[in-house]
Amino acid sequence: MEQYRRIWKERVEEALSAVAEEEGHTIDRDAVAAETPPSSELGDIGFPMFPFARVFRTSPQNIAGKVAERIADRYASASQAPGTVTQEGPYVNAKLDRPSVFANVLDTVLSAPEQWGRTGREEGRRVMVEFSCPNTNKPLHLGHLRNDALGESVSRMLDAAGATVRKVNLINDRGIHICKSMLAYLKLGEGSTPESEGKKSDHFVGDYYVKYEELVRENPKVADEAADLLRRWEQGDPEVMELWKRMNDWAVSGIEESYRATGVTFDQIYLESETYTSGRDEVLRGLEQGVFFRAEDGSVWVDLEDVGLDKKVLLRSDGTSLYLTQDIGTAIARYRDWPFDRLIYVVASEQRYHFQVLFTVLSRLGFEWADSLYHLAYGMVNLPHGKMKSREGTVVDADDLLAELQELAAQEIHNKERADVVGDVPATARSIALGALHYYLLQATPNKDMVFDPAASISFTGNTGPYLQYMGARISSIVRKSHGVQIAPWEELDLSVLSAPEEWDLIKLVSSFPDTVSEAASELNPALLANHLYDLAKLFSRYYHEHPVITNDDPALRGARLALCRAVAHTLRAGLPLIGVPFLETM
RNA sequence: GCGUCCAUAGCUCAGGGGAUAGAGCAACUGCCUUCUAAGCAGUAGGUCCCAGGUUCGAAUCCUGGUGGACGCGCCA
Repeated sequence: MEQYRRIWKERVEEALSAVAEEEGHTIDRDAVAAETPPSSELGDIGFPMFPFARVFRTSPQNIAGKVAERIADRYASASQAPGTVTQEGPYVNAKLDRPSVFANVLDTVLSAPEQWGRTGREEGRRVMVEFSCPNTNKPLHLGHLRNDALGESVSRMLDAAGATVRKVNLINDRGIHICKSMLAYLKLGEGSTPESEGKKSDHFVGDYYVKYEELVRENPKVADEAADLLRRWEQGDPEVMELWKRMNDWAVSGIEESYRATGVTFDQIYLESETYTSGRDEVLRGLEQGVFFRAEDGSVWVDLEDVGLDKKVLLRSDGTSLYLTQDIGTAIARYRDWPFDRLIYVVASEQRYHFQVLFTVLSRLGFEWADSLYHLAYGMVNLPHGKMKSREGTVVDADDLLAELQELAAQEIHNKERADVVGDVPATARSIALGALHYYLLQATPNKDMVFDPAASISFTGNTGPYLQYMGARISSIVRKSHGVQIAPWEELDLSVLSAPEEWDLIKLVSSFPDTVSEAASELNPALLANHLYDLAKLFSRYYHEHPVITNDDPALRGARLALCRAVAHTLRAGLPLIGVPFLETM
């Protein structure tokens, strides 16, 4: 659709300039804007004439009339983007030649469906995306799910837009939090294992973290013991290292199981235990260069007050690294490992300040690529009845939530008596659960806080993932059943039979799908794509209720409509996975 | 105290200079002998937080308020 807009904008600019010249005016071509009229009846591309009223000293209606008259039928049978132009009030509106658009778009989609939606807008760009970054003291929760959904979706969209994407994870496997779980295990574990308890391994570790919280409430001195464990870990105490390894393996393998279940993958996984001292040398180098300063107690600081930030500590007085120090080190290491044009950190918006500081410090250290760092901040996920608070036990566990959604989906399959048709009920229920979850998390603008309502997400009516999956399944069913019906071959199809308004609106939505993908990719906003696919599904749903496809009497109409159905199906098939929603043939 | 982000229908969210501000949920009314009713159509629901400003034109941009969230650790 984008190319049509470009071509017609050019034509309108030319006509407007010509009219202006005849009347002795000059216009600013940049003031010509291509917009979308509120309904297809008015036209397909609209050009408001308001900005030119002043130079012409007449009404926009008047100008629109003259411009429209000049263009009118001039391009009615142009070889490229044929169509006509009308005046609609103060607007000049282009109406595309429908059969040629149908032919064009359908041919593009159907001849290379696996390429549909893939563009070259980000061609040649190397983009690293960091996301997830779990702690190893407890399993993933709902907040991680938003993070993972965003990271995956943004990565897939960038890939579809032609970028070379590298997904990285940084597992926070060291520090006081894991020592707390370790301590509780030492006190209460009695050699038990996830296997002996029959628990998913990361939940097993997480349970000891909860037990630690109970222990420290009873006896605050337990905190000192945890700190002591951390000291022994840092000294490399073999006994502590052995336990640390064991518990980390449990935590990480459990988390990886969750990744597999949700379709999350990484190209590289960094471990904090291997990177936590990095950045120290960089800070010392910065100190020598006079970028930083040393306080009396030996700690190293950066003063960012001139750019509206604070003074921040970069090295403790004992010379050890902090979170910020480590992030400096890992950023540098990553650029060395895989030079990027852009590094996107998918991290909660609470850490905005941290990233401002990080980016500024890297820039002051002289890394010109510091400008390519971007913090994709996303808002908190709240629950209908308030916030998630670990102390109040209202944190929604990722695995539990997914299991609950899957159960609800399975029930629904049975209620609708679809089990026989669907075949593998658990697998289908799992796909529906994922679709529900990911669509709900991604249809909201990343930046904003959101309320996650599990019941609403899986609800099978309305603006939900399952609704989109249902439409995909319905079209697939129509396409499947078409095999037993006589259809005119593609070369002989008469596309002018596609005369319903819905058909025209459908093909326009289909044709702008690649534009939406690349826009959503460059804006790093999956919600744009989610909304587009919803509009498409919604419109198709209305359409096929009123317009029989394979049960139609007219073979010409059957063939043309089926081609349109296929194109819509391919669009959903290509688009849904980009927002983490599995495409289903049957449900 | 300072900083960042947010405010649109009863609720959850779209729309981010341009044509009558849109969906979904919830409420009410119709539609299954017909490609899956997990659906479709319809009714009702709005001072786009407030006040100024910029503009031919502001829900959208700017300034100032108000309300809310989150930051401002030798935590991560």
